[in-house]
Amino acid sequence: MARAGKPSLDDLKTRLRDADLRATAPRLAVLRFLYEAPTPVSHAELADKLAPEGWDRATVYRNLNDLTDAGIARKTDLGDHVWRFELLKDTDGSHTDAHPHFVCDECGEVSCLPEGTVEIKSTRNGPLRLKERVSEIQLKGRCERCN
Amino acid sequence: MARAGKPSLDDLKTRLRDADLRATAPRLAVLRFLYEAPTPVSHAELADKLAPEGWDRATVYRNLNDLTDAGIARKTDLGDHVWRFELLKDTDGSHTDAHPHFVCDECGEVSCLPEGTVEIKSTRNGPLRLKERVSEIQLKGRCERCN
DNA sequence: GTCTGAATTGCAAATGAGTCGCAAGTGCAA
DNA sequence: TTGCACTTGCGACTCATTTGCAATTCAGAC
Ligand SMILES: [Mn+2]
Ligand SMILES: [Mn+2]
Ligand SMILES: [Zn+2]
Ligand SMILES: [Zn+2]
Repeated sequence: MARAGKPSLDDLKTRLRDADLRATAPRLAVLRFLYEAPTPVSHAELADKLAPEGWDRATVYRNLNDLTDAGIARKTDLGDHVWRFELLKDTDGSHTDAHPHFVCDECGEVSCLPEGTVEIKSTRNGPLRLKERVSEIQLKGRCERCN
Repeated sequence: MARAGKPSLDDLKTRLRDADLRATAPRLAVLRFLYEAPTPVSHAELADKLAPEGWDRATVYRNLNDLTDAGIARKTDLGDHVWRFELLKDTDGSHTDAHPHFVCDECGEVSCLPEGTVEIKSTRNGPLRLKERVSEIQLKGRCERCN
């Protein structure tokens, strides 16, 4: 959530290569965009923002999926049928981790909540307690503005 | 979650008419199906189950949306990019209410959790506290079976 | 019970997000 | 530098959902 200072081009290249991905221009553009996004970004958003720079829609999409497969980003549907991508924690722990998300039913705004905002009552529930099996928490409702 | 005994045909008709919807055959079939489903149902599931009875996909779909617009059902995407529908609480309070859902990343199984399983720490957060603004809670992870 | 206008249906065509195939271009390790 | 696997661009394609429209069916008024 807290985002470290903007990464240098070399930081970006390194992160890609560490994941066995080539550091191509469109790939770097996508990755940079994710680094700078404060909340998960949809494919459409990405494609629109990057279109002026000339990158193809399919390429952007493939890259988003590549980053996801490589464990650099995470692909989620926050409940509104739109895929959104966000960076995963960096090797050095400097990026996004497992925090809950909130999506506004009305305006679609997505926000990241601090970890710990939501507590799962650990009812015994099989070998592993529920809490231990949950990897993602999503809330929906009206945001402050739309309320 | 707890489902009252199966509703009579008249119960169904009444519920539709109370919502200013005509009680047509395909509509009743859809509504009945929702009453009997233990967890949210996807359109595909619905359409497949009702196809043998001869109802058109588009009709099933429109009905699902009509029920949703009328406040009888709720349409959610549990995080897997599939729309699912479930009945909303009946006028007499006998049906589904606001409980959290859990979806398995692995097998896609959806389960309804008891209310109260998830607690939202009510940090002050605008005029209304977060807790008051949340209308839906979704968890994702591995179900017991897939764990 | 009939009648009538509005809601609903069925079926086919349209939409749109997301994917894929493939020939041309590029990163990178040797 | 070179070679080749990895990527890109672009068009074609898929598949879920939506829409247009004429035909049909409700529901409420005679
Ligand atoms: Mn986030
Ligand atoms: Mn439920
Ligand atoms: Zn909002
Ligand atoms: Zn499972």
